[in-house]
Amino acid sequence: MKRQITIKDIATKLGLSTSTVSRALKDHPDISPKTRTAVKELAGLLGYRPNRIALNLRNNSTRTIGLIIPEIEHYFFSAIINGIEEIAYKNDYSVMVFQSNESYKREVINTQAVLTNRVDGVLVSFSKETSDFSHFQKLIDNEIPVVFFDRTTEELPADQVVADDYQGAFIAVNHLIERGCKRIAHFAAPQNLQIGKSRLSGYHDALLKHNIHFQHDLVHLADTYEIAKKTAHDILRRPEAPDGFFAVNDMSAIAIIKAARELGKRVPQDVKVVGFENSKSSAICDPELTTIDQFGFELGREACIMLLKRLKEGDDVEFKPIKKVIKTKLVIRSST
Amino acid sequence: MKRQITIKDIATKLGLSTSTVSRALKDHPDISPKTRTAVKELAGLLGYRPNRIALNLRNNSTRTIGLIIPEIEHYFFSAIINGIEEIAYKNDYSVMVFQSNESYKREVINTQAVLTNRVDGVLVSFSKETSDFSHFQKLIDNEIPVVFFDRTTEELPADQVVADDYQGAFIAVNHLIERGCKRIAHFAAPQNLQIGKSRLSGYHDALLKHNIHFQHDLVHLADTYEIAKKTAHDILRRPEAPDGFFAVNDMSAIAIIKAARELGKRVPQDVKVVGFENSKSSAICDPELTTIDQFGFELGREACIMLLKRLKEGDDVEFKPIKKVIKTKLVIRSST
DNA sequence: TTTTTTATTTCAATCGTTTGCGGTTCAATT
DNA sequence: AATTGAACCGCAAACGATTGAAATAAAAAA
Repeated sequence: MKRQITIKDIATKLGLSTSTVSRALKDHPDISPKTRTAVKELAGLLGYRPNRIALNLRNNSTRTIGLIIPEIEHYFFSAIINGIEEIAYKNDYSVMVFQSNESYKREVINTQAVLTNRVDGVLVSFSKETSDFSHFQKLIDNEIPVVFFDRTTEELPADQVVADDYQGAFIAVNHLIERGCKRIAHFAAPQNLQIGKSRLSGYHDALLKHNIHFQHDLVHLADTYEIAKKTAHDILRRPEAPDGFFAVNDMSAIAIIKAARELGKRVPQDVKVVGFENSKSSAICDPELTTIDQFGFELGREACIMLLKRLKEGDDVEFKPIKKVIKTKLVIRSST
Repeated sequence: MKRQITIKDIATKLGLSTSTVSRALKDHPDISPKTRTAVKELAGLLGYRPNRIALNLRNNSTRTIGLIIPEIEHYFFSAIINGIEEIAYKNDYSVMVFQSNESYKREVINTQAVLTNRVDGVLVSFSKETSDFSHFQKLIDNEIPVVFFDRTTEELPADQVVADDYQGAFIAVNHLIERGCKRIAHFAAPQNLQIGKSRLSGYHDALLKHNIHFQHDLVHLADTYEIAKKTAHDILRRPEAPDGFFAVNDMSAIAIIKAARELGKRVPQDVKVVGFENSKSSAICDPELTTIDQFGFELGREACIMLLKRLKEGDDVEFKPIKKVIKTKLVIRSST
């Protein structure tokens, strides 16, 4: 590797000390205008760039934030990354990405990786498998600020940013009822995730509001395309098939539409479907999917802003976890 | 920030020098078994973790690779990241992600960012706007290995990994012809991108092979959903409307299907469509899209493997750029 | 007992930058 | 002419770990 230009190179070439060069470069008042310009000129000529690693060591900070997410391939998460990166970029931070691939084991390794990489702070949305949080506690013990987003927990003293899952589910199901649905099924996420619980309870309460009886056999764990498709097939063949579906994410919802069509049912005439995410796919599938916009981009932004605020304040103030809730919005399309 | 345990802490607590502790931790033969175990025990007890930043400074290496891509939200790119991260993870490297958002200006800033972050190597897929490559040349001048993937150029002395765009386009169009299409339109990518040229020329040559006349007015620049939809609307209303489409990516292809349906044309009976990417959306749209699998995951893997090889070999050997081509595959679904 | 060898351990420099403090130089004041 | 005080600049330590060379201790050989 070619040696980079250092402050020392400039110093020797100009017959100065490194301290003088350092100060000259940052307009310290002690330095005479003459040497200052000389230094700056030579620095520009030589293409000097301060060695970030040395600064990292000195400041004990890397201006890097770690991001631990389940899977980058999900539209929702890539939208979030987009939001995170925008804020990080504006504040001169860089983002290191680590994927858990929905594996608890891998996630634990990820937390170790962010530790060894000495990131200044961490943003986390944990895996479906995660129910023990001690690996995140370790980050907090190391005084590394952690902000959880989307998939969060109340068990740890950490900031959170979440979509208003309860509200989103409520308006989704409410919308189905208003469109005339009588039997509404819910395809849910695992109940160890808060989002799973919140959306289920939004579903539940919307039914309640309209005096519709909550039926356990209309709720199924089905948060992937494949499982949802299979489950929808089964359920739609029952004598008392549902006339409405609220799915925990868009992929699951699209699978329902597919299954319905394969069984000769028309969407939205015979079956209405609402998803959750407002992904690209929801806008291009056929019929276009009514869904809940989760504002992933904003969610990412907010999470990053929160983290940076923590980084700025340091430990002068006592820590009080903040929970930020992003409102969701119903996007009505042709599936309802 | 809480001070981390350092080697010095262990040294003073044990009445040893830092050098001894350092060597003990890495099983240097000079150290007596007694002190070695003592050191290791205390290190474990205190939860010592070597300070990566200090090592970075000393080794002048960060074990980090920079990734510059247009947009993370594209399925293709997130698949690539997936592949990259898998290889990086296995080799104990971390990945820093920078998005250009298809902006040349932002991309230039990204190259500066990877420089200041002192990454060991860089993976690049450049923006649509990019036609000047001097910012990447600067990376190479700084002896930072660069591997281009997907959107590449021959103008720079750097490794490349690309899908076999020509072949993919050829078999796509060939397939359309075999299914009986007589007038095949091509929705192309910008021609400053090599992928744009290659796919166009694959299209061209497939027509040629079947003695179909190449018509300029059947080729349009339309590589986004919105533009493709508008263009498809226009073109499908012509008296001599095409009966087949080869689109440069899946989003564009799906837009064509939509437009066709909106005009009352049936897919695949009246109009057949082939995309390029094999994205998630292509498998769930209606009708399901015939497309070319670009193997983004493998492409990412190969690019990362190539970069790591360069990092390993150092500058002992003279540099000869390598170009790796990943074969593509036709995935036949219901749109043809 | 003295010398030589071997086994352990420490010293000090290095990576690149910053910064408190001390040191020079030179002009202004008394 | 002696004193004061800006104005400028350099020394050296610090961040945490590594490593060649030197030093010390202990054991073996003479």
